[in-house]
Amino acid sequence: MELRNLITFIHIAELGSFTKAAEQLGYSQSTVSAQIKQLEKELGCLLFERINHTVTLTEKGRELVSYAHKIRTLTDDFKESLEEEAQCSGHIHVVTPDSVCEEMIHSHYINFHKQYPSISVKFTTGDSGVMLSMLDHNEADVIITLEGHLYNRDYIIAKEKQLPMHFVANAKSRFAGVRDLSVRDIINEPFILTEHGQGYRRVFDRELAKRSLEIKPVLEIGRTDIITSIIAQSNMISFLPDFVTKPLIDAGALRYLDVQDFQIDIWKQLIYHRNKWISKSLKAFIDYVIAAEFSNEPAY
Amino acid sequence: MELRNLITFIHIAELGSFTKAAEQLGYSQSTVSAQIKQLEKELGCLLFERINHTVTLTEKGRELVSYAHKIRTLTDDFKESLEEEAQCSGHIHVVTPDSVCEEMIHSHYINFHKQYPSISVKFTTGDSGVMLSMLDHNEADVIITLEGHLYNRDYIIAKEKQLPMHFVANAKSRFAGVRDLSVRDIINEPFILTEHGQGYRRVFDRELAKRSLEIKPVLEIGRTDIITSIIAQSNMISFLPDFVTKPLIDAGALRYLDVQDFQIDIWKQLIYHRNKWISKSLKAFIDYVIAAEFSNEPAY
DNA sequence: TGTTTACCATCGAAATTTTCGATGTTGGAG
DNA sequence: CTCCAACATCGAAAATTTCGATGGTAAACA
Repeated sequence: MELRNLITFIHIAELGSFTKAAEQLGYSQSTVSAQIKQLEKELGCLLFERINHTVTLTEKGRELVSYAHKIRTLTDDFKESLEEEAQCSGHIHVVTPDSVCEEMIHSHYINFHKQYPSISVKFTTGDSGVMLSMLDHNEADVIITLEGHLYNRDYIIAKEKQLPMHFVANAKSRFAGVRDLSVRDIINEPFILTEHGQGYRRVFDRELAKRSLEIKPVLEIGRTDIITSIIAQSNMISFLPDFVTKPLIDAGALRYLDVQDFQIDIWKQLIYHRNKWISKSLKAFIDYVIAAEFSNEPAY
Repeated sequence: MELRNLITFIHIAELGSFTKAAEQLGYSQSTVSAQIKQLEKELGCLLFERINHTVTLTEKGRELVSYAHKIRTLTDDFKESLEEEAQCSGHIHVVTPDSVCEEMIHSHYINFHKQYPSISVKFTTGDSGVMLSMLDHNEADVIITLEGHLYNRDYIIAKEKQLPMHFVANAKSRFAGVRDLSVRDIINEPFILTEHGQGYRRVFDRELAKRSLEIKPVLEIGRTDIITSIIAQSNMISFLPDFVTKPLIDAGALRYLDVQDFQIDIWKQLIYHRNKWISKSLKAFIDYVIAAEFSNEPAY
């Protein structure tokens, strides 16, 4: 029982004529005959009585009419619902590092929700390895990495932006305000860093290794808000992107250290999988994040 | 969008695998791929995301699942409803002469209704010409004729029965009890007959014509119950089948006339059109009528 | 680390189905 | 009595569906 035949059946039932249905549907009359014959064969019962020059629905045919109408209505409804997805409903799963998640929710998510109230967003945090694996398993729709510059032909980078990073310490630190430090000057200070797997921690360690240096932090913790608040109360040093430290820098609690021989590239990248189907809602989300998170003028 | 593809789609959605769906449905895997590809092309959107080795429903795919389920349920329901028509519901249109209609409703219809309460029957009356034309236009499902013996390869005679007919008069008539009358003896008496178009009136006239005779009735009326009641109160004579006159004969109000040279064939025939689809309910009705109306032992 | 396995996409050929035009049949209209 | 309208039927052509083979890729395994 195929939809094509049911549609033809409906037309015949409405018009009371094979010939007219054929004209209306752009079939030849013999095709319509064959279609109904096939339906009747499949269902094992006569749908129309052909007596002399008129076709009349049988009891079972009359019953089929109501079912066929319902079926057609359903398919029509579905096709309509495809069109009117302009209103953008859907679910989106975005995975980011802890710091980005916090910043996004505080600064941008509320506005996004106001603009697209029927899109539900799930935020998850993870380090770069986890995030990329989630992309590969289609467990995340988009991710935002804070890492060295990633490239892989399976991924599409929707937007990327280089982030300034600085060594940062308490404003009262003995390094605060000192001009032209070398990384070697501070290497033995007590460091507080994010965990090993975290994006910029990996970049940081890699760059140190290039210089045959190593830093053993006294504390490792993923939450950058905790890191900054600890630095504000101690003599510890960290290495963090500006957007994390800016509030406390502006408040005068922290200061950048003027280390000239350790400038490294850290990238913020918005990535999705090459095979990902970009629904309207996902596109709306991506566009919003690009405007909000990747603009040159930061939101804070 | 064909049902076949929707079924495949449902299976994939349930199993989460093209390959497993192919096995379950007896398709090759490439067929399943092609079917989904076709659906996606028709609908203009991706239904499954294929990322690495897993297929995942897209937003629109998830929506289609619910529609597809509803559609499958509808078709299943319909096919079931075809089976369970054992309970015999339906509409039947039967057309008979006035006399038969009256007799059927009084004697048999109540029982039939008890046995098949969900079958609705429409009784209409008409003369033979009308009835046959209604068969030809599929306006009647079955007819019962009282006529000469009809035969036509377009009609199927479900059952037939020869009916005894007699001249009948008031029990006090001067012909009552007279042995071995000739039709010529009574030809000038006042006759009351059914109208010209009516079945046995036609046969009657034809037979008279064969003998170069003619009867001009003083009254023509279709309702045989009225005819018998008038005879019971007058000296009129009629020519009627036994089943019409039996009650008043038994009651002693009427008597058959012993006319030996006018024995004619009248047939009661249950007829439907050759192309008629005999639904279960129609078959039940026909069987019932055959048992009730065509048995050798009349119901009265 | 290399091999095997599982999974889906793609391709061309084969099988099947659909469609069409021509023709047949029948009843009704003129 | 002929013509017309309507559906059935038939064979051929066209389109679609299906399959098996092949390819690429990631995961599982050894």
